[in-house]
Formats: sequence, C-alpha cells, structure tokens
Amino acid sequence: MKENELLTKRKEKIESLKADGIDLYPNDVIVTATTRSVLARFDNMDSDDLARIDEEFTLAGRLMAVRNFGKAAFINIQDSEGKIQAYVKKNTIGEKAFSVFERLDVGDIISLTGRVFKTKTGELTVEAVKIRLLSKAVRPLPEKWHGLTDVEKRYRQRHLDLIVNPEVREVFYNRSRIIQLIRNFMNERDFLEVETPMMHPMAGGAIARPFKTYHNALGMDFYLRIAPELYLKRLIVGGLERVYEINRSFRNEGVSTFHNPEFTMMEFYQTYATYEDLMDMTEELIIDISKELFGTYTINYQGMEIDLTPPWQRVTVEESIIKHCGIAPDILEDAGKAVEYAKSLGLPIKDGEPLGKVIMSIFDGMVEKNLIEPTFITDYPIEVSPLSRKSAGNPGFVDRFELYICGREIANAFSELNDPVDQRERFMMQIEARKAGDDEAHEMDEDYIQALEYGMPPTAGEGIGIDRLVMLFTNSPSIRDVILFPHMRSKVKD
RNA sequence: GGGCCGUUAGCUCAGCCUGGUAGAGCAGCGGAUUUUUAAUCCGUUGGUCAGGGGUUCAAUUCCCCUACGGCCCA
Repeated sequence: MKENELLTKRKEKIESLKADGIDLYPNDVIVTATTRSVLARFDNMDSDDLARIDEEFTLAGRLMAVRNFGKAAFINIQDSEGKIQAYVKKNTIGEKAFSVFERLDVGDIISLTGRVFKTKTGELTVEAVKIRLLSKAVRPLPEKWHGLTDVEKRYRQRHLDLIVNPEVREVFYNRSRIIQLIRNFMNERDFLEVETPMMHPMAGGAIARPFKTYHNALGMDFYLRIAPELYLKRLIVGGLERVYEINRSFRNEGVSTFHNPEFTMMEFYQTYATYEDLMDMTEELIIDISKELFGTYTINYQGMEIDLTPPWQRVTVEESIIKHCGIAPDILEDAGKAVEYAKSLGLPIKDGEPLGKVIMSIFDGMVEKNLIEPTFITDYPIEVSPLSRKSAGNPGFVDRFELYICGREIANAFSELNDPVDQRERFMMQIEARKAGDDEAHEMDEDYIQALEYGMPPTAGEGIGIDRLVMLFTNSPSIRDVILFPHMRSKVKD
C-alpha cells in the first residue's frame, strides 16, 4: 500500500523540524488575545494611532493561508471567533525562526506574538515578532476556496467541515444560543430544569417505534425513550409544578430532511395552566428567540418570508381541512364518507381505521405542508391523543394543539389527562388499536396510572422540536445541517 | 420500502451520450518575489476512475449486481 505523497512530504518536514529541536506539540503557550478581540480594539483606528500603540499580544489558531514573498509572507490565522491576517518578515523574526516558519503547513496550529498595523490596502494585520508551532497537522485540509462540499464527507468528518466552512460554525453557535435562550426563558418563569431517564422499561409518551437495548445487571430489556412525558408528569404528581427537560429522544424510524432518529426537544409541564395558556407562551418564546437572534420578528426560510408577529392563527383540525380541501363539513363526521374521500385523494387508508385516524391522514396529506405562516392547529381526535384531556362538551376530541411553521410541525401540546380512570380507558383503546394492527399504538402503563391515582393537578404540557426550530432560525434545509454528527451507515472499507 | 441522481488526484470539478487504459484549477514540490489577501510568474509530481461481474480485440465510458451518499415519494 502506497502512502499518499502529501502525507509523505509532511512527514519529511516533521523529521526536519525535529532534527532542529523543534517541539511539534508544546503546551506552554500563553494566549493573551483572540482574533475578535484584536479586531474589536484596533480595526477602526488609523495607521498613525496604531503606530503609537506599544503593545504585544499573543494569538493562537489554525494557519489557513500563506502568501509567500520569499523573505516575508502574509498568512491567515483562524480561531473560534474568526480570522486575522498576519505579516511574517525574515528581518523581524530572524533567520532561524523564518526557516521554521517556511516548514509550516496550512492546517498547523500556531501562536503568533506581535503588534498591529494597517497594510496599504487598509487591512488590520498583526506583524509577528515571534511565531511558534503548537500542533503539527499531518493531513492536508480541503481546498481553500471551495471548502468541503461533499455532504457525505461533511457529515462523516464534521471537524473538517467546521474548519473550512465558517457558515457551518455559525449554525452551531446559533443552535447553542437558541438553547440558551430557551433555558433562560423557562428559568425566568420559575420552571425547574430536570433530567429523567433515557432508558425506559416500556416506551411511552408518544406514538413511535423505540430502539431496544438490554441491561445486563438487571437482566431486562430497556427501550431508549421516545419522549420524557410520562416521567415529567410523575414529577408534577410529586408537586414540582413547573418542570422542563431539554431532552434527547430516540425514534426508530426513517430519516428524512426533517426526521432524525435521535433528536432534541424541550418538554415542559405547568400546573394550573391549559393548552390555551401554552399557545400564548409558545408565541412569546419563539418571538423572544427571533428578537434576540435577529432583532426582528421576520425570518427567511428557504425563500419563504415568515412573519412571526403574534397573535398566530388558531384553527381546528377539521376547520383547516374544510378550508384547504374545500369540502362540506359532513364528510368529516361520517367514517364512511371520510374514508371514501381520503381514498379519492390517493391517501393510504387501512380497512377499519377509526374516523379520527382518517381525519389525521387527510390533514397530514393535504393541509400540513400548506401551513407556512405560524399556525396553531387545535382539537385533535381522541384516537390519536391517548394522553390528552377530553374537550369539555366535545368528547370525541381533546384539548390539544400542534404548532406548524413552514409546513412542518414544530410543537405539540395539550391539557393533560389527569383522570386515572379515563387514562386506563385510553390505554385500553390503544391496546384495541394495536390488536387491529396499529403496531405504534401506546402500551398499557400501570405504573403511570398508579402515579395518576395519587392525584395529578390540572396541568398543561408541551414538546418543542429544537432541531426543527434551529433549522428555521438558521435557514437550514436539512435536519442533518443542525446536528453535529448525524448518523451514517458504516463504510465497509476505505 | 419505491423512484431519480451521484461516487474520477488531498479538495473542487471536466471527460462518459458517440468505447481506444485520464484532464483542469486549487493544494503539494522546485525556482523568483519584503504590503499580499482565491497573491503573482516559471517549472513540476500526483490516479486500483467506489467495489465486483458481464459484453467487447479493447471499458472511466455500455449492461448487471453490491456498497455508500443525496433528493423526492411512502
């Protein structure tokens, strides 16, 4: 097996540096400035002002470009906050140091000690008096101009993506910022951040297929959580009153630009609130993020301009179908007519599906993708909502909403079902559905019902998809663009 | 699960339709260059064309299978 010539060349340089007594991986550097701090302090000063500044500082980062002039060179150095140009002159740093500098490669981590000046093109530049190698790069970076565009390589080698594609970095800074804003928002409202188990003896709290694992010491199967819901509600029973968890959950389902099997959401529960209160709170949270990030309520997502100014539309599931499909309301009240209509649209309807599921199939197929402006869809059928409180006076439906923005579900919330007898009946309905072939139906959870039997206060709860929210706010077309290390199939051999 | 598309130098891409064992730019290497910024100028190295099979005198190119990835649909 022949080694790549580029690697061989670098190894030769490494040997040559070692022979000159250069430590390739020292750890005694003292960094006193960052690219951003230097630019912030000096970028708006003119050459005369800069000449009066008698201050040296040390920056560190990755060598990203070298423009060589024989006895001097311009280089770019990049740290986590940005990049800055430096000027390295043989006369200034000395012959020996310059010979070391000449053996550095793009990609090496270096430190640079010097003063600032402005070039004749007006760019703030650090004139190096000392340059040190801090960590040698053995492999070459992708191309300086096009960066790394192969999506497969970008996801498999995210470290390279982050080095050469600054906009990717920006996405993940924003992701972190959004999560921080959510946390602040919840903490200010006296919600307690908690952590509940990620391995559950039974998958509950959502309608989804779980991942399964085995606990050796306990000798039993566990399931990676599909939602933290049932544990958070146990905490409500326990009297915590306002809780939230920024949680990773797992659903053993297909991947798409909007679905990743491992995803992040925030779930929160508030006692003495209703799903209607949560609609107001959701509006506040999302505009708060928008204002903090961009200073505006307007976002641009994939060419769509979205106005987040509240109040947002609130429409029932049935109203939304009637409006978007232009059909008579009675079609949604009769299972036979609804099935016939759904089939006429080419939607896959299984025989014997209850009316509520047929209605949701029509909604998913015909309405969802058209909900571009932020819209709360309310009043879900009871068959698809086993943990939600029945609507007063409308027992086939529940007090629930989902938030849609840009045609995608962003949040799901409801007034919680806290009647243990009703909850048992709902689980029984799910078991019937499972017998009828719905293998995603919720299982009976006696332990949870027992918790409810101790009395859960009236409560409303919500889950907000954080990956999807980050997609909206970073204008990312794929969920994999907002997840640092999306799962990829292993390659057999390289 | 289905359909379409892709995989060629370290990176970004041509070449394939119409078969004759590969090209460019950047990076690298050698040389010139002390205000460039995709630096410039001269010279130059580098490839199991994703893997396997088939057709053919001859396959990166045509056909089939596999792997991995992307987009769309379910």
